[in-house]
Amino acid sequence: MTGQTPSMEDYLEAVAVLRRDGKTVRVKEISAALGVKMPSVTAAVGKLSKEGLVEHKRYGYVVLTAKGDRAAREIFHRHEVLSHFLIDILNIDPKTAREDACRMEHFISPVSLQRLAKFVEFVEACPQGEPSWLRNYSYYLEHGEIPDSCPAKASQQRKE
Amino acid sequence: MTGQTPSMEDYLEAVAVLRRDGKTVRVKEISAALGVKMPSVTAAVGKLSKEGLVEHKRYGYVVLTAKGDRAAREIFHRHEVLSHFLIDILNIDPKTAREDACRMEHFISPVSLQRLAKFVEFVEACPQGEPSWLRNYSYYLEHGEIPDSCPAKASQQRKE
DNA sequence: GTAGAATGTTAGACGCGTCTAACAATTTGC
DNA sequence: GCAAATTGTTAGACGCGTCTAACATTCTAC
Repeated sequence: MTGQTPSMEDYLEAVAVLRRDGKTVRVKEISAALGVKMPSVTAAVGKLSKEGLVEHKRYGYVVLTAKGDRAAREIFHRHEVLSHFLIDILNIDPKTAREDACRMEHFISPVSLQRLAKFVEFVEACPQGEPSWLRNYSYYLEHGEIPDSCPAKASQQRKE
Repeated sequence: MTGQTPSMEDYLEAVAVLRRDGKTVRVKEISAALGVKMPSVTAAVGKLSKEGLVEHKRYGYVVLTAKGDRAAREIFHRHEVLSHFLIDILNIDPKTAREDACRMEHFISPVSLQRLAKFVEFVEACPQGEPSWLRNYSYYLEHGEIPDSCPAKASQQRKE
């Protein structure tokens, strides 16, 4: 939790991401990245600056302070965990997944986030044999039926 | 997607839930349920009424129209899927889970929601043997170690 | 059946985040 | 080194959702 509004979190994250991608970080880039007009960026940056999260000299670049960087990392981490889960576990197309992550990242609690991260870790560390459990899920998604290789299904079939 | 703002969705959902729980649905109850003051409810109900989602006679009860009921069910469904996942799969305490669901329900896309529902269904239909896969996850949560009964861990140990 | 309590509404303010229009500074290219 | 293009800021408006204070209606209990 950063203590920021969803909107301010988006600005922080955008600055961090632009920076990471080697782009110069100016009002115009942020504006383009977030799909808002420049005056909105000016206002937001002003607010973040007042809170000591960014530095911004008039007409110049926008730079995260140490504090701002910590906040941005935290936000980005939420984004990563969520989109990782959506893409790699739920099998959602990356574009939709990232959009969903972008919105939900502002509302997930620390506890849930941490659990979700652990969950992803666990699933990937323990795919449970072959065909892996996750592949069985994909099968289920496509065919709407629990695959035969699932133990529960197999024992059910024995009874039939 | 209901075409409503998060806030309006909360009002719709509250009306539906109060109704379901057999409580009378008046401004005061909605106000208490959502933790907002009564004038906020009056305003919100007025708006929903103008859109044909509720009926509200001045100083009287608030009732969902057929259209409002459909919307409310959809919202509630999102809530259910999310909290079911958080509680029964991720093992998050019900209170936190419901709070998270309450906030995230407004932002998850139809695709992700449907996948999440399928996922929960699948996990519950196919728990993968004993100790079940989900119990292994709980073990991992508690001890931070992949349990020995996980195939991946077992084969890794053979190598050691 | 009326006084007081409970409930509901109206009016008006505020914070937030966005926008457009107008103006200002900076950069670019000749 | 100046004109034009680009980028940035300021001023002011608006929609949304909330609030408080004041007023209105309805209900309750005697």
